[in-house]
Amino acid sequence: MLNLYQIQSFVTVLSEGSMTAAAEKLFLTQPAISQQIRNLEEDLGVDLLVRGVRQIKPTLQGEVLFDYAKRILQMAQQAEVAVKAMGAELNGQLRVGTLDSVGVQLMSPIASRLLKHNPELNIKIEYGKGEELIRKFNDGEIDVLVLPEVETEYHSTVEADKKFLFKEEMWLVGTGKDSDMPKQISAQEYTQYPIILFTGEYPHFNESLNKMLKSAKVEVEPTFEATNVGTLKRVVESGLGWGFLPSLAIKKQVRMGRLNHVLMKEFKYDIEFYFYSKKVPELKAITDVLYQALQQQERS
Amino acid sequence: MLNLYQIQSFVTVLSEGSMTAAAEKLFLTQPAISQQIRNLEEDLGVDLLVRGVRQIKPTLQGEVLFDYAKRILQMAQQAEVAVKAMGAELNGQLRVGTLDSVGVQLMSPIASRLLKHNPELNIKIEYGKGEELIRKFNDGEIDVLVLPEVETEYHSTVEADKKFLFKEEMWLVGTGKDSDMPKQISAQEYTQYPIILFTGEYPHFNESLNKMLKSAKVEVEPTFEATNVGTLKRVVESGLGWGFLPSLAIKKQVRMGRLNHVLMKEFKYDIEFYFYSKKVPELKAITDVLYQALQQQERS
DNA sequence: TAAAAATACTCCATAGGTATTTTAT
DNA sequence: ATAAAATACCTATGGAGTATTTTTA
Repeated sequence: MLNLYQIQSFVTVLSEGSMTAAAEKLFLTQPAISQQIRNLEEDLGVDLLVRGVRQIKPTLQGEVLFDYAKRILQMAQQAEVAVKAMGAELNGQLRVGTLDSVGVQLMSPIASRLLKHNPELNIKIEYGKGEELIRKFNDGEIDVLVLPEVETEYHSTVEADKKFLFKEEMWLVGTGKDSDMPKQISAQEYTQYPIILFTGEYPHFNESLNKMLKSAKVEVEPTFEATNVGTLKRVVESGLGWGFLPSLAIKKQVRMGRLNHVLMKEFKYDIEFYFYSKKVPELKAITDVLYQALQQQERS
Repeated sequence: MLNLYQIQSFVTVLSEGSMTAAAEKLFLTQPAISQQIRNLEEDLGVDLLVRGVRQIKPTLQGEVLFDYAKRILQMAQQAEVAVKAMGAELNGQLRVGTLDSVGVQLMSPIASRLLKHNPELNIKIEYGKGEELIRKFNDGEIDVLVLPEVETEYHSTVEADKKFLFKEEMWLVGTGKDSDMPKQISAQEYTQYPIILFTGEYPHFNESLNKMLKSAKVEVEPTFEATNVGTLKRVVESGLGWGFLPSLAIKKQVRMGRLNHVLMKEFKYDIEFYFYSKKVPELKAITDVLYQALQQQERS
């Protein structure tokens, strides 16, 4: 019979674009992934992936499996969440605060799934700026926060249970059409293309970037800025310039070759998202389930 | 993450009605099943089954999981068959012969699934009596037979690769409405209810039953006979009498309490189904896939 | 009291880790 | 030359077996 862990790895390899990336995402090592794929191929008696050094793509059979696999995993996750949620006999109200970008892709589907099997439960999702959400959390208007680490990203503190959720990286990307674009640059070369700036969601990132540029004596003058990732993605793709964007939102475009991921040696910025929950016994059951659901969802 | 083997066990326990039965079906031991269910319950943090001695039933969460689980397993099996079949690059024609009862529930769904991803392939299923199919197989008109062991059941032989598929048992059953019906009888007591006879598909079974009865000096005079299991099931259910029927067809009714399974000490009859395939290299790939598909399908 | 499930234990297969080599651009 | 994948080897966990006890209709 199929093995869900192998399937998980297989799907992650394809959606991350490499075994190494998949390994990191699944908190495993690269050889572990390599083995699992190998075992899966042996079990099925077919080749699933065509290995290239800078690209990995599915065979015909791999594509068929990929389609099935995604659905199987999704169902398995849904089943798990549904059953766990029922066991916790969830009821009452839970108020969750998070950023717009995270909420749409992550929170909404989970919330609706939880509610499906728990008519007694009421989840209210509140979108907003980090600082505003933190204030509301501290004022007791919100029970759960899903945000970048509040200390580093917002210079604030919250009195809460804190659990790691996932990591977002800021990637410097330019249009995929320009084949002359370097694969790696130093800070000085940052100005060789017009600069696109993502403002709003991660204030500390821009602070940190500016500090680095200043110490490298690089002067920047952004050509275009916006708070919306979707807009920026399209602007960069069209070739107007380059800029730092959150990896989760652009991974697909990078893999498809529509965006170029450029490494800047001196600067690497990770944003760690955490799950902050009120230390209230009555909410433990539901917050535990929600945390698990989020953790899983993020992997698919 | 969910574990498919645990899920498999869980589903089998519920559809077989007991852990012991599930263990036998999955070729595992009872403690192994017990453990798996326990682990599954622990992983999910909820009770899934309510254990009784002569019955096992799902909790509310168990029911939800059962629904998901069946779909997950089905998909996993479909995926496996689809991918394996693609790898074998199946083409040409395969002629399969089997009994009506087996064909409808087992062969048809598999055949259609194989064809879905293999337009080059052509599977022809031929239904008929065992003897007739065996003759055609020996004459080269059929490539694969799915039948009870031809030696014991038909006193014939075939020149073929032979692989075990599954076991069918003949169970003596009466109506579930009669609470006075004994749980266990001796051959002599066989005549205490009118006798319903299943003729046609398993000639050797009736031979064997008659021989036993004769040696026990029991004279029987069937009240009703037919070649169709569905008809007989309804006749027995209505309370007209009792008779031996194939377990796969009546398991559900027995578990629901609509039929009573009565043990006859002196007589236990198993029918082992085998997969017979022509020893032709060109057909090896497709017959291997078909065998695997059948084996899996039977378990769900 | 008997059939089914749970428990205790032992053993082995396999999944995952580290260290290293191979491959392809 | 470099990044990614494959390989070799080791360890540890967990799944399955046997033997036995516990449970309940």
